[in-house]
Amino acid sequence: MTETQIKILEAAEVEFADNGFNGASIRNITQRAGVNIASINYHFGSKESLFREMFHFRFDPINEIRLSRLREEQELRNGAPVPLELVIRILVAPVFELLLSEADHPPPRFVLAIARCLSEPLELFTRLGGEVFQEVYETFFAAIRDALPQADVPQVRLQLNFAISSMVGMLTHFSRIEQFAGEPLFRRQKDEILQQFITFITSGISGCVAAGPQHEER
Amino acid sequence: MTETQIKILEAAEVEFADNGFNGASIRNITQRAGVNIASINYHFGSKESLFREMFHFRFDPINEIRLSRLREEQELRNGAPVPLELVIRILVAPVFELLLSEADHPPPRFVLAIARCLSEPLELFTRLGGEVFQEVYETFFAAIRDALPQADVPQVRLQLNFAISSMVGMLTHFSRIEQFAGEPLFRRQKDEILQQFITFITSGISGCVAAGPQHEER
DNA sequence: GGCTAGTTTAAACGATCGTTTCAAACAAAC
DNA sequence: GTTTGTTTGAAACGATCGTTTAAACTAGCC
Repeated sequence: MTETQIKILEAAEVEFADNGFNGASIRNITQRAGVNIASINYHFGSKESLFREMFHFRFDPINEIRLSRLREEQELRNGAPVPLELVIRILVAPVFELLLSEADHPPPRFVLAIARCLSEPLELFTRLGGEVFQEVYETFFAAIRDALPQADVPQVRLQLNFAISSMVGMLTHFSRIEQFAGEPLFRRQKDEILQQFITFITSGISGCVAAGPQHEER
Repeated sequence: MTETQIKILEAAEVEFADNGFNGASIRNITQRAGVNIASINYHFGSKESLFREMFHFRFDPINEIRLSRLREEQELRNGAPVPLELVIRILVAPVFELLLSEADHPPPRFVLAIARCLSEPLELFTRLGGEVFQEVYETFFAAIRDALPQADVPQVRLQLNFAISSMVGMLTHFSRIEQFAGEPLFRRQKDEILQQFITFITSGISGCVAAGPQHEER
């Protein structure tokens, strides 16, 4: 990884986070990075490939942390299910911790960049999401199912879908919705917001399971 | 509202839903609507104004339904708080019912269009969101606070933020995350998904409140 | 030094974007 | 039937997009 490539990747994160994928321009990225406009196509092939590279470069490590932390907890318990709240924490925390970093160094933008761009309905992101998140999705689906033996399987699928949607929605919209409040919510203790969100998701899922599968009783 | 304007609005919904705001092009919209390319600037002024028009045209009625339903329930109770789950239902249902319409007529695309475009970090959408949703935000914030007298105020703000983020995230990402599952989740009874999501949000909020404000005990 | 492989540069490519122009076509009112 | 104001049509505007080209530069190695 050359110095130029790193400068491009860093500039790309900011540009994608600020403007989305379609809104980001090669010229802005290269200008911000202080490199020639042709560098992106020379080093990465295309705008799409640049994004793909950034995506993998940043999220593959995060997903490995999630998978290995979950595996640790599972081995610690010798097959007994990991409690739901802990599963959710392992899924959510690695991403949110990056966003809620301390005031003295600004949060990395790539989480924002990726959450934003994933909202754009390009076919690229459907493929990329599969490449990067499929394994995490299936592993955590199994873990949640194990943690909730009384829930039926399609219901767990639905709950996981709620949880992931909420997570991406949070990353994308928190700061904007925050403005409705008139007062900053993000200034609160970072651990507190994270804990609240984990409680929110955990309670949401277990509340649904307690209410039972709706398709039988209605 | 002339016939041309309506044709443009309908075509715009599809185009914005499929491609996002930046990805949508005036030429595609006018071609789809079967009108001249200059019509949009003649009738609406600009691409931004067209979107603004569509936004208000579609969401103002939805928000009025939300506000009037909530007011009904409040008057029915003579000042006693409306239960949390009902507040959430009134907030969520008017939007989701539109998405989960029956198979014989396809769901209106504008909900998707707006959810998608709101994810794009253009300053336009910050302003538009304020114009359209501020009143709903404050009214439902007050209703949730009334329903949860034991919760402290900043915590309720946070919970509402979670709820709204989850809602927009659901609209934007459900179909894509659904693909991870390998089986369609949206085919389930529409009432069931809606009910599950309402339960999810309601349980999430009340679970957080039961756990108490985190900033005091840590 | 000369050669090579890798990298950077400035300029241009074709395509598409949102918007504007202005004359022709139209409608309704007198 | 003429006039007046509104709506369309085809064409063009300037700008910007992602990408490509070919020449210039920069090591490292014989």
